[in-house]
Amino acid sequence: MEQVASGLVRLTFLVQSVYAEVGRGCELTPTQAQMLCVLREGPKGMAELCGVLGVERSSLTGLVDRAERSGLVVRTPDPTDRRAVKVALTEAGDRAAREFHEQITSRLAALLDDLSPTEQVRFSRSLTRIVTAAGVPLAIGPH
Amino acid sequence: MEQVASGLVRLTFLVQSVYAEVGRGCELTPTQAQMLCVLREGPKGMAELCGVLGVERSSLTGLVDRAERSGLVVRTPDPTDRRAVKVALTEAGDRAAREFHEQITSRLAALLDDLSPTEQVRFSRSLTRIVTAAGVPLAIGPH
DNA sequence: CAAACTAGTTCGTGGCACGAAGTAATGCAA
DNA sequence: TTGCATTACTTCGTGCCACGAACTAGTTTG
Repeated sequence: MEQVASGLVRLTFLVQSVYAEVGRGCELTPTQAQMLCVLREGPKGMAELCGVLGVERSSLTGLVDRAERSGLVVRTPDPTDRRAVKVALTEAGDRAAREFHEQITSRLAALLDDLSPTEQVRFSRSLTRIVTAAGVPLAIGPH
Repeated sequence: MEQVASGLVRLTFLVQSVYAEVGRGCELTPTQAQMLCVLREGPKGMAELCGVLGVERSSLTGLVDRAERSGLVVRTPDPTDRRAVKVALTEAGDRAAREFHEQITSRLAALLDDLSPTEQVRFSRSLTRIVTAAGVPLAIGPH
């Protein structure tokens, strides 16, 4: 139990540091990277984005502000609801998201290099089981 | 590859959220909790602590300041080097660290509940392999 | 139509991180 | 021993991120 917990915490630090490092390479903060990855699915309203990112509305405003200032996203008015906005990737944002996604995917997969192919598959499967059982949203979406 | 990366990121979010939640219950920020756990091994100098926590000195100063203000740690002068200080847990800090450690250990171990005993062992072993291969420090130390 | 609700923003606060620059003690070398 | 580089830590300025409370404006509902 002790073992597992320690391993999980250490793995988390490891993943976080890789995440941050790849982010820096793409000129993205970790939170920005996460947001851009989510937005690759398509434009989202602020509230919707809050849900996926697990963040309060007031936090998201600043997040989007900064990303917008950096030219990564744009706020467009929602034609069906004049209160609402849709946040969408710009060309540059899409490029950054694509690059980040590609790199993070390969860097993280490389962490399993020391495992045998069988172990890799088993590990990956267990991973999926654990996170789906706990109901964690995707965040680094496929595609 | 895609699968693995996504799983790792999601697991990381999951662990982080459990970590934060348990921390809140002990009135600790995640960073504080991490520091306290490290200090359970014994008093440490600032520089040494930086190394383990992976943080710059200037960041650590504030971290220790806040923890000291909360009565969790104390700075004591190092008798052998008048420039240096040792950061040590107070009674309250030790209590908090112990409580946090106990809870995080069981909460994280519980994440594997959906796996069969065999899978749990395999997963745990792979976990250890991955983090040791990557040279991640302990952070949530045994004992 | 008024009241209740929803979408987002603003504001104030605080934690955390960084790098650059500063202070003070130490150690080494001439 | 004197003097200079090194080390240990702090301070300062900046920026990101998070939160809750309070606000504006538009939408829905009774």
